[in-house]
Amino acid sequence: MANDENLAPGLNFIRAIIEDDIKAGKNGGRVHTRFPPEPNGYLHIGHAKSICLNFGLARDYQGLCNLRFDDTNPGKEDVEYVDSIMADVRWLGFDWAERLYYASDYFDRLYEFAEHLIRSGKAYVCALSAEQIRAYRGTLTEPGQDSPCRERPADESLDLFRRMRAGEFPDGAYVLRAKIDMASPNLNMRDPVLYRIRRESHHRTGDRWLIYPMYDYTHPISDALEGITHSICTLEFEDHRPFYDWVLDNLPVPCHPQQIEFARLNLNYTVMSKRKLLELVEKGFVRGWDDPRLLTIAGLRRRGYSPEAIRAFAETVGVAKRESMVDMALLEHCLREDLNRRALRRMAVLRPLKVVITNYPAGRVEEVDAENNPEDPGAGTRKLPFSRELWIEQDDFREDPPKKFFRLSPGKEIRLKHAYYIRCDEVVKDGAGNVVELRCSYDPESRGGWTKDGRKVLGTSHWVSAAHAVDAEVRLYDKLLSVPDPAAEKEERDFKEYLNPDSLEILKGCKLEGALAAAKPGEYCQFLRQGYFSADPDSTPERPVFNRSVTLRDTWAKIEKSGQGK
RNA sequence: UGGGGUGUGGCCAAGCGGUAAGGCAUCGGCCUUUGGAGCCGAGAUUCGGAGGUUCGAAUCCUCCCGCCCCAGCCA
Repeated sequence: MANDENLAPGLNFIRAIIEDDIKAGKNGGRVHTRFPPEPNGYLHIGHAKSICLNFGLARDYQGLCNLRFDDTNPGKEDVEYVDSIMADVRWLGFDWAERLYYASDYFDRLYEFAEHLIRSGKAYVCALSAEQIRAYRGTLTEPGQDSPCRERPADESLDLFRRMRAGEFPDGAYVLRAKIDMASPNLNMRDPVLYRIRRESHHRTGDRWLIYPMYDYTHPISDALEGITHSICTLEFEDHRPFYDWVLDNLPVPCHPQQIEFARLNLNYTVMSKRKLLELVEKGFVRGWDDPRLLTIAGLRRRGYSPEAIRAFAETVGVAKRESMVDMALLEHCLREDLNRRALRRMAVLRPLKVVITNYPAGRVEEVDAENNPEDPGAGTRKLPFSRELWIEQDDFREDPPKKFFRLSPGKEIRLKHAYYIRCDEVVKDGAGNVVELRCSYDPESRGGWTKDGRKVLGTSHWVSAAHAVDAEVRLYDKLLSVPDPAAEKEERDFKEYLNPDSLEILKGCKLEGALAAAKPGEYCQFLRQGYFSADPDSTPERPVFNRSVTLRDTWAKIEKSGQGK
């Protein structure tokens, strides 16, 4: 694994708890965590934070981390999701070895424990309907009322429970409930439901079960059976902790893990909830779960994010209990920081403008040396063909240059990276007045980008030899939403109304240097002066397709935007 | 008007009674064959507010205020 674990994680509050536990000899000094997704959707950057936290803790304290699927609600869950989740966790760089578990693996034991609870008078079968249970539960400020079934004798509950399992009753006829306290100020303690009847086929157990355990009942037991020491979950489960402890205190389980809650990750200009993600995918607002505009792990991967960058991000945002909204700029920074070190530099002209070097012989081709990565001399160099006709970026020429514009304009000289100085002598326009070609002259003495007289040039542009260029499609992405936080807008509107209409821009006829045609997904490169790009899975050598993962920082764009460049 | 949490610069986040780390972003400057990268520097007299304890408080106490979560047979 890369060395991002040297990032000095610092002591977040969870690490502090763990170190105290180790010092106190709790759990025999053992650290055992788990990542427990429900297989009902694709993983996103928020899950990545949890994955990095749980697996990172195990790594740093010589412990273990399990992968466990919390699959207690058939119908919502599917193998498609378990497969994608495993692939994503692996891609992120984590390994659960042989410790792959499913809550559904515990259905038999969960059932035995339920009978135990009934026998010890801690649970009863309730005949109230879902609506009645809600009514009996009371409200936030008023206590609930006992169910008429609450005092049902244990043997009667046991009999009913067995018949629930045997399929004697229709869905919803009965439910198994814990007997705790209907007047508890914590609603989760007002005789929560343990089991419900559900005639639904399960993706792993098929039709073997007709009753399914609830998350709140299943989770503590699963944790205990796996010997988990620290059960880390998100803030909304804080109120569930008393019940988590109640279950473990009332059952003969091997150990009593500690539940610890942290704040989930929020990022601006995007959506993270499964519901919204699913809606965007199903209604076709994006191309699928792996659409590069989505912060799903699959989307980030396709966008060209590296696992190293995502891990560094998870480390950098920290772990705390306060709800926060992290700036997307931090995620982008983490990608740039990783890729700057290792991405090979390549030349690619996205919006081409023809340049003809009038004093360069037609038909002549020479090769110039180009470094592959100035940050890493070990990356070596490559040869680039230079000829009379070239492509440069349209943005690199201005007929009427504003102040502080360092690039090419009539009569001005710039350097073509790694090649020669060129001067713009003439601007060729079409009938509509559009600039279609630049006639330039080059300084033969400036080969490599230096001149003997030492004269300086303000700008350096990337370029591609027209005769040698490879045509490609390049997809540019921008923020998914046009506002940082839809929930913070004055008027409450559906989040889809805040979708950024320009989140995807497809460029065709981009001109790439030859080496790029063979690029494969998962390889990272920098298009010089533009950003980091990665081949899309749609890409073929005959028809290359690239995704822009993130732009480079752009000082000129800032100057222009601030109005200084006028 | 129940319960559980949480409030430190624009965004994150350390700090746990001894006089406000760090990162991102921003703004200057240097450097530069990427207006990239790198380097240097700037910014909270102040920690939601008000009182109190103390030689000393972001840290302890009291009261107040804001924000988040909870009334699924979802997880």
